[in-house]
Amino acid sequence: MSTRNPAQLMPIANSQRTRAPAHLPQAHDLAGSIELIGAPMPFARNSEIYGEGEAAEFLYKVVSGAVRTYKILGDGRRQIGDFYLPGDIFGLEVGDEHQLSAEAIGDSTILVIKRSALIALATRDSDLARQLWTFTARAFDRVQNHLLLLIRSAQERVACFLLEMAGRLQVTDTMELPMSRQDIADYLGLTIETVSRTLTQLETQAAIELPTARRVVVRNRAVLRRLNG
Amino acid sequence: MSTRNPAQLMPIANSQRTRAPAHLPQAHDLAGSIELIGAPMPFARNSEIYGEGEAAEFLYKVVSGAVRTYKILGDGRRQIGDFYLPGDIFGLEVGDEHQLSAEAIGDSTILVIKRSALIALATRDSDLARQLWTFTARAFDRVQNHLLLLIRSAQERVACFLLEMAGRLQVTDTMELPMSRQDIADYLGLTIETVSRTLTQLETQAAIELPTARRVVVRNRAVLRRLNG
DNA sequence: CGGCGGCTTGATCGGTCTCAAGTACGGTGG
DNA sequence: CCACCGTACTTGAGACCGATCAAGCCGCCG
Repeated sequence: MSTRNPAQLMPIANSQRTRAPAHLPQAHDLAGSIELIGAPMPFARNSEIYGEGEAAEFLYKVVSGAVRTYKILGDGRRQIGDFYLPGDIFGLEVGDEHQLSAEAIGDSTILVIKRSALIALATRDSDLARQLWTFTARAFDRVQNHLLLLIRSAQERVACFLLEMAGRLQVTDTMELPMSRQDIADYLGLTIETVSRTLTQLETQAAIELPTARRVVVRNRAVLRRLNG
Repeated sequence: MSTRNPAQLMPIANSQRTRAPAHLPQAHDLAGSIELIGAPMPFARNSEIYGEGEAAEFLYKVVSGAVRTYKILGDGRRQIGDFYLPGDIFGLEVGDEHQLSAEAIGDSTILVIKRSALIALATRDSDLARQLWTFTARAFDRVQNHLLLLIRSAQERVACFLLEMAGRLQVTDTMELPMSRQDIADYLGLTIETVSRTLTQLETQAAIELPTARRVVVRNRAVLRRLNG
């Protein structure tokens, strides 16, 4: 209920063909193959797309909206694995089971593709096989960078997160974050309070502005970048 | 612990002295191909095997000794990506550059394999192609588990590390750790002092014994396991 | 206008880091 | 075999950062 429509300010550009930026979760040619055999499906805010341990029958491409993948830990905490924005592909497993769960963050449209078709194709098409491999390798690089984030200070984590989101949303300065503070916290391994405080600090340092809670204006990239490694 | 046995579904060709357990970084059939075309090389303690950013001309299989991969961060800290024990394969990149550096922890013998040969072979052999993909996927799962470790308490991290090493060294109770406290600290995102103190605590709690600094006797697995999620 | 969910802010607590000694161990040379 | 050394490890005291607990605020919608 009461969702502000989270997708509206995103530079969606593409309803059809991959016009997405060349950021990591994207495998360009793969995306091409996918659009040929995928079917678009609507998912409501916070609805599950798949669950951890379920058979990985499909893979997915975000058309509009945004998606989070996550695990629930033994103590009840949630760790977000990644966020996916329009153009991004997710849910491709090498094994038979999904390793994480996936949910729509806001109301979203997702292209759903049968995995078996793609895998079968890959045994005949060595080029496609290589693309699948490359896709997994990119996911690997992403999770490795994510890991490197978790050993840094709260300011560094948040600054890095903002820069990454700015890059992926391909904005010059102003962006509308699709995810809540809690989502950001669970991605960065912090509490919601620490994320909130840190954003306030960054605003105080004139690195960013926060006209609304979800809208972020990047004022001084150098300050943010200084917090990277 | 995370390990489902990764090798069992694969047709195994490998007759050689792979005495290693079937833990994650290992791809058995891949290993078979490798032993055919690889050449053993000695590396002295703390010597570099390859550096971050270098051309990924080779991949490697540990024959004896142990290896660490790592990155040096902007502030000078070191994050260890993974440890590799006899039987483990490492250094296989999808792209052209190594993403991390690799060093021998102690004096080691490493099998060195030309990557180009393997890649070329994979374009003709869809089975090998799938094995390469599977190998990368396992590395992905490993780094994801590593990431989940970093959001937990020091005790949980150390306990989990010990259980994993015990599994990989296939010991029932007593093991000799190949790596220093500093290595463990840099793997777990802790300081050397915290690792040391935590081991002492675990000993006090009768979960382990430390006859020497590097030798660990697992006394009470339940206590260690309780610290997992 | 009232209520609710998401966000911010404040005060305190606790775990890990930092800085600083102290100790055990393995290797080397006498 | 022992004395010595350097390296690796342990232990202690105090500081600091982020978590926790607890209000309060804002925007949105009925």
